[in-house]
Parts: sequence; structure tokens; C-alpha cells
Amino acid sequence: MCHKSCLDGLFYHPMTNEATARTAREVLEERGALGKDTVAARVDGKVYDLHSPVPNGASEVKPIGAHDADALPIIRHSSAHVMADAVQRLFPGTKVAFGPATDDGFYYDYAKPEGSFTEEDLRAIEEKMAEIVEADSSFRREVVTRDDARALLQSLDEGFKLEHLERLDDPISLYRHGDWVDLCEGPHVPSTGFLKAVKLTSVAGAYWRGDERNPMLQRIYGTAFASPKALRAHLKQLEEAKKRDHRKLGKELKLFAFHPHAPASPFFLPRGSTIYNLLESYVRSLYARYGYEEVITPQIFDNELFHTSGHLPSYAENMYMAATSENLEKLQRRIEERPPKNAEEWTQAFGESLRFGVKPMNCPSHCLMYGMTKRSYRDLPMRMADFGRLHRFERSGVVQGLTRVRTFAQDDAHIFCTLDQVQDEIKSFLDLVYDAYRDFGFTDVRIVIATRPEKRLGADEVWDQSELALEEAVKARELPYEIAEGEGAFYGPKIEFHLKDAIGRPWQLGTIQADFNLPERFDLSYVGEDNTAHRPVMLHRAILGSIERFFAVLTEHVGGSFPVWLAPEQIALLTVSEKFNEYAKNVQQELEERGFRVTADLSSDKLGAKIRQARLMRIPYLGVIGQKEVDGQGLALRSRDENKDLGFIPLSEVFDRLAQENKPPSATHSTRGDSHR
RNA sequence: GCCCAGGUAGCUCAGUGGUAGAGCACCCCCUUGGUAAGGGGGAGGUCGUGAGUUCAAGUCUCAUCCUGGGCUCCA
Repeated sequence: MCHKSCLDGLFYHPMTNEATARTAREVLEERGALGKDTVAARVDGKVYDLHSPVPNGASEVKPIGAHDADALPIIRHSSAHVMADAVQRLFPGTKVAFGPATDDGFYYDYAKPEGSFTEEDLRAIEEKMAEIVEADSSFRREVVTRDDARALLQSLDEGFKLEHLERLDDPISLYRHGDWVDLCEGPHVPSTGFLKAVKLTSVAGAYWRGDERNPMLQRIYGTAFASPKALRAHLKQLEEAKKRDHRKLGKELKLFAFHPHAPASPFFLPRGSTIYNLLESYVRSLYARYGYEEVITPQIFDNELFHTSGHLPSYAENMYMAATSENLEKLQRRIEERPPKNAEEWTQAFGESLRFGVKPMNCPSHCLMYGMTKRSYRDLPMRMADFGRLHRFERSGVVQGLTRVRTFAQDDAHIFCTLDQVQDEIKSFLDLVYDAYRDFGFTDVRIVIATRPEKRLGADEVWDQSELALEEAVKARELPYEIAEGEGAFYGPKIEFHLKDAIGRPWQLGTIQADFNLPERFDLSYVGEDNTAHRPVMLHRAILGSIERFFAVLTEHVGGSFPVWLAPEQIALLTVSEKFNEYAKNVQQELEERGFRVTADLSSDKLGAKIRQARLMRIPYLGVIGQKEVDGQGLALRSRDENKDLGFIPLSEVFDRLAQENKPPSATHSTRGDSHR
């Protein structure tokens, strides 16, 4: 049974079996366009099974070869059917749910009478699938009445399918191969023999219909390609991705670590801290250019603040609460003296005692800061930047490496401005973001405008206004964008910046969000030209998102080979023998005096071992020191990125070379920055 | 939080009921060597934690913590 969304309206569903119409296969054959590897046909832009009848008036009928991009979802979804067939043969009594194709493979959800699937089960299922493929059974489409479908599913005792059937619109179609039948929209490959490269990859739990209140099903993931060669290439790419995993590199390169006493909370080791601080410095340099002012705000607040901001109670499940022992003693006395009689009284008693909350975001404190003084329109726009540490209690199953942690900092800022200034602020931020991403080597940036969600604060007129402002700014910069309906934050619509890393994985990092709610809640105002009070607009924005997550994405993007301006160590001095250690120390000092990050390997290891070690740590430059270098007052330089020995270079040239690379790419082009002010 | 898989030396891992292992890293010694691992020796572990079964538990059972793959949620 297909998940509707996987098909994305791509496929055509004939209303009836037109006995007189010719099939796509016949049409293609007649035109000599039917290849051995043709899996389906594209008819006027829609995908047809080869055995489906083509409308008489069709103007264009093109074959889809197994190696065309369009063929992959068809091959994968057909693989899902074959897997379900194999599973039901091997594990009688197992029921099926949804089995769509995904971006890189397919899955099928099962309700297994008992237990779950093991790795060995996957291998057995693969073998059974191979038999089904070997049998080369044809896929056949049948359009049936709702009653017939219901009767069939009842006879098969497929409860999930029955439930789904009632949600489907007519026509109802079934697909069969061999004896196996599935409620499905199609299309499919002509026969199971077309499935030449299938691999089952993993097993996982998944809720029926993705709702955590529903029963947990067993999901088997797999992937399929047109050929074993393409499958091997895919698996190879997964291997490459594994090598770049920031958790692996974080350990190998001594960047960060975790300890069970602080779950999901990273320790940045010295090398990682260097990069972390450089990321912050970089953002600070942009702030200087784009007119931001940095502030530092408290970590723990009276919960009164979070009630004002609305984070309590709506965000309570993600917040850490703090209590002093004095508070707790008070709570104890209160309970002894006046025992709470019901849930409400208990909540009240705790609320009075656990008076403090650890901030999960900076905005409330920035609102306080804004409100501390009387503001004039002349003060606006006010751009308040904050690298404050945030704590969010994330559920145990969702944390992951540095990408989802419980303590982190954002390159956060809030812009207070007038309604008239919103568009310009967003335009300027677009410039800032694109500059920053380019400096880190991310060129493939996608803009998504996320609009009002169902659960939200604020009036509809306010949402209308803010959504329009975001869209107009993006249009003004002539950037392509998409709209994500209902994906906005509860307090306002937002622009999200999605980018792809070096191996094509998508990430959402930066964002800018309009917020008409917090200024209201905090009763913020400014005195206008007309000498009356006005409500300012608040914009939340981040470039990197969280520094932690950006650290992870960047690490994987560069595969641990940080550019010179970010590398924890920019050059390693390697002596050929201990006789040259004295000279090495002098060079180290000279480099450090010039502000370079340098390490010296003065051990008694042989040069080969030292080079190996420095290469493993991905140090951009290696300076080998032997008699020749001492005599000539230079280094035998070796570059990581060019991966070659550059030969003897005098010290002054080494300094110049490092200085050249010791800044973000944009800083080497002098024209930048001014135009954005 | 839910389903599944893991947790043994700093790291990577072997060890299926009977005396805790290897390689690398670390320390010491020899070697002073010119572009990805020179040689020898030494030290290092209450096998995540807590209960239980057993004559005997890294190994079996239960609980719990942490990590990983998913689901749901998200910067």
C-alpha cells in the first residue's frame, strides 16, 4: 500500500480499463522506442505502467529506461512490494502497512505477531526476494470497486490496509505479482525480473501513520538501483559519508567529547574550542560591519519572565527548571502545613517553589533589555546580538552528536525596528547570510519561507502583515524561494536557509523570523516622530543557527580539513632529528609572535612518522626542518591541500603565505561589506 | 518518550559460564634517521552502573544510565 505523499501526484491513474485503448507497451513498440530496460512510460508528463492503456489523444509517449532518474522511485516501490511478499512468506501472520519509495531507497512497515526483525532475518528476506525476482512474475494492475477491495482485504485480514482503504478516493487499484496483492496506486516495473540490485539496510520502529499515540510497527529499510554497479556506487558513497561523520572526526581530531554525566552536552577540547571561538570571532567581524551591538544576558530567570514571554507553559516540556535548596525547604514546609488536595494545588505549590527557569532562548531577556529604557525612533533599528548559552531539555531519543544537543549557543540577534524598516533589515540580512555561507564554502543555498502553523500566538492580521514582509524582501533580492505552509514558529513566520554540504546532504542553519507577539507581550514601545508611543517590530535571526550544529555541518563539509583561517593548528614544524629542535623552537616563537597557530613535533620519531601524524590531524602546512633549512633560514614546506612537497621556502615567504590564507575568503577581496550598509 | 542494536585499556576492537587480550596511543631505553608507522621493554581495565541466578558471570536474567539507527519532535 503506497503512502500517498510518496507519489506526489506524479503518476496517472486511469479511471477505467479502456478495452479498446492500446497499452503504453504497444505504443512504444510500434514506434520502435521500447528498450530492453524500459520500465514504464511517460505519457504527456505522467508516468504509466507499460501495460496501462494510453488515452487515444495522447500527444507524447516516451519510454522511461531503468537508468533514468524517473525510474528509481518505480524500481524502489516495486522492490518494496517484493520485500513485503518475501516477508509474508517467511513470517506468516505479519501484516503490512505503508511501503513507499524514499529519496534514497524504500521501506515497508509491518506488524509482526511477535518480536522484531533481526539482521539475520534481513538476509533471509533478501534471499527470498531473490527467488521472487528470479521467478520474473509480471506486475498487474486491477481497478476494482471499493466493495471488492474491502472484501479482498478482509479475506487477507489486513487491518491497516482496510483502514487506509476508507481514506482513499476512487478509483481503487490493486497491484499483483505472482500470488501477492497490494492496495496500491502504482506504477510498477513490468515484472519482478527488472529488480536487479536490491539491498535491505536496516530495521527500525515507526508509528502507524507517524503518530506516537498509535501502535509501533516494524519498518525495514532497503535501497534499490537500476544496476548492481549503481548500488555499489551508492554504498560506497555511504562509506564516504561515514568517514566524514563529525562524531568520528571529533574524536579522531580531538575536537570535542561527551561524558555520561552531561548527556547530550558537548565538551569542546582545546582544538575544538579554537575553532568554536574562531567561528564566533568571524560572526563578530560581520556584526561590526552590519551594525550590530553585542550584549551579555543572564542564564537563569524568575519564571515570571517566561510567563510574560509565553514560553510557560507552552514550552515547559523543553525547559530546565531551577530551584535553590531554600526554595525546596519552603516547598516542604508548605506541603507539611497545607497538604495540596488535588493536582491543581500541587502544580501551584511547585510553581511557587521552583521559581527559576534556565533560558531556552535569548529573546525574552532581550525584550527586558529593550524595555529598560525609554526608546526613540532615532534608536531604531536596534540590533542586539548575543552568543548566550541556551539549555533545552531534548527527549532522550532525539539527541545526536553536535547536531541536536541540550546546551548550545546561537549566533543569535534580535532586531527591534519600525514596520517600515522590516524589509530593509531582511534584505541586509540576506546579504549577510550569503556572504557568510560563501566564506565557509557553502554555495548551494535554498530559501524556504515558512508560514503560520495551526498552533500559534497572535492575530491573523499580524500574520498576514509579517508573511508579506518576508516574501517581499526575498523577491527584492531576486532570490528563488519556496513556501512551506504551516511550518512557521508559533510566534511568527520565518525564512529558513537550507544548504547542502560537500556530499549533498541538506541542512537548515540560518533563519530570520518576524515576531509581532513578544513586543506585545512585553509591552515594548518607542516614541515616534509624532511624539506618541508605537510598538516596535522584533526580528529573530541567526546565520549559523547553533554554533554546535554549524560546527558539525562544517566539519563534515570539509571532512575535517579545516581551511587555514579556521584550522586549530595552521602549521606543524617537524624536525628531521633532535639536532634541529633549537631552530624549530625559534621558528615556532616567530610564528606565534605573528599570530599563527603552530605546533612543533620535537620527538625522536623518524620524519615519516611525524608526517603521518600531522597528516592524520589534517594540519594544513608541514614545515620540515633539517640541516638545509637551518643553513638557509627557512622550511621545507608541504601543503595538505596540494598534497605535495613545495620544497625549500625562506621564513619570510612562509609568513606571507600563511598571512594570506589566515582570513576568510571574503576578507581577501577588498570591495566587500560597504554595499551592505 | 517509543522500537531496535550496542557499551571490555585513552582510541579501534577480539573474547558465549572456568586465571581479562591485541594493535595503536602513553612511559622508559636503543636508534639521530629527509616526506604517511625504526626496534626493545614497561605501565594501564571493579568488562557502563546496580541487583539476581550459579560452586563460578565480561559472558545468563532483571533494572538503570549512556551511545548509535529509526519514529515523533527540532537550532
